[in-house]
Amino acid sequence: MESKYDLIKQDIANKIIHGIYPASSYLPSENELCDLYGTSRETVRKALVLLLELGYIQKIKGKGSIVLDVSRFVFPVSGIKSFKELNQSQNMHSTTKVLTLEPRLVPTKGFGLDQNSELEATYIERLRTINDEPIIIDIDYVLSKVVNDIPKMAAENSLYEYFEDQLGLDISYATKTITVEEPTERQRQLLKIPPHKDVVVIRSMTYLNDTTLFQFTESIHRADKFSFVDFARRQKLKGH
Amino acid sequence: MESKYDLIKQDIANKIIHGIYPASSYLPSENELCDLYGTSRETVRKALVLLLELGYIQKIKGKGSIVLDVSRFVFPVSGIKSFKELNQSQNMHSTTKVLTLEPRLVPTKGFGLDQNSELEATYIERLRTINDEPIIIDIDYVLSKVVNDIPKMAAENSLYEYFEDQLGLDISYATKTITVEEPTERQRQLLKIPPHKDVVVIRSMTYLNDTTLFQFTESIHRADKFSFVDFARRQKLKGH
DNA sequence: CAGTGGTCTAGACCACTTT
DNA sequence: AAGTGGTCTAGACCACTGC
Repeated sequence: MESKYDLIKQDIANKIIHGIYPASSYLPSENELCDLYGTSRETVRKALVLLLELGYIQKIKGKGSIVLDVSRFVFPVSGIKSFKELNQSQNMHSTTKVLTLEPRLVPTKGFGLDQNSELEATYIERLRTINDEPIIIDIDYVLSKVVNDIPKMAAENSLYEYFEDQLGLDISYATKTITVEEPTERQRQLLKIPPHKDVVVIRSMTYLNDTTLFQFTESIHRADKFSFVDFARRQKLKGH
Repeated sequence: MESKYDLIKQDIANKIIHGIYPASSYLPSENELCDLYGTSRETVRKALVLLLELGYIQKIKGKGSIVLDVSRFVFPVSGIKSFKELNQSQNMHSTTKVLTLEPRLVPTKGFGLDQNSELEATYIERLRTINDEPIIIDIDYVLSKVVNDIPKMAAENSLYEYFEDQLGLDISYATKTITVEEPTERQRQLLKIPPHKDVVVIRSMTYLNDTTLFQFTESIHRADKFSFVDFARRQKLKGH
């Protein structure tokens, strides 16, 4: 995490965020950045590719790298982010209430598991509020094979912080699906859903760096409060 | 688009899709791939990074590159994809009916435009059906500054195909938001939405390679038919 | 024409995993 | 110790942009 290109990425990103490189202006050329950071061009280019993927810049051949207007992405639910991280990037008064924390088997259905194998896990149900309004119910199944003890404190604060900083787990990637569904009666009450209204459900399976399946998550959002913001690059697809 | 690393990426991706490199197995090592394709290691590595981002493989230091189970991603709405491309990856009977195609100004509200400037555009409204069921209404505002004539044929077939292949436009990136909203009466009728039911709205702004804003899109989905599938990698964020 | 980004090379050293 | 991926270098040639 302390590679040169990562530091260069951070430095340029900060300069963009703080307006030192304003939107619509050009970054210094790659050769100038080489001099600036005292590195080779490929290293600078690795940093720029990361900024490109994050939507910070656009590279134009023969011209340079243009700074994009990053202020649009005020509420990114893209990528894997924890509730706590989301709140820190915003400035909102939020609370987390742990409703349940107990051992349970992962339900084979619902997550599209083909196996009959019963997966032992810790079941965590949490209610999230923002500005005193209930917004999200988060349901986690954390596989006991990977983590067998979760203190209530960790669930109240941030599971990801506990897993990464305390346990040193290397959370790497996840698959997610977003659908709109009818809430259960319990969900309707907890989130104060009006009659006939649906909820947005984000189901995800999270994996560690070594491809170990690690947790199942169901995140149930009030539909009227739900917003998903994304930056996407076009992939020209070829062949098969 | 015919760079060595892109060809290597395609070749490996195809081998993964066709099971020549099965899920959970290791790819040949980077040095072996160098010999196989007759390139330097950095070139092979560029190809592998692309596969990593697409969720085809996972790299593990000291061990190798593992093939992930890519069969999960059967319905990716992630990235920028056209309806036609989506259908081709699936095998579904789909139709597109052009309801409206006429010059219009882009509505300043709705897309969060701060300007008072009135943007001239071509307005296109299309109804998408899958297996004879109405599923999506696509509304496009294509800026006249970039494209000033759109034949009805192009709208019936694929706008992206027309823009990219016929006009040679370089569509590069987009910002998207997903929300759940009450449909208009017209939308309710077209999509046959039951009373009290909402729709999913995907709004996007699409840009060309040179950062020119190019089109606004509103994609209105029947909530009960909506599904968004995504692969996401965790970003460890630092500093500010 | 000079400057820009895009691709590619051949090598180097490191950290990590396995035997 | 040998093999793996992770980082980095110093150079090369190309295609595109602008003047």
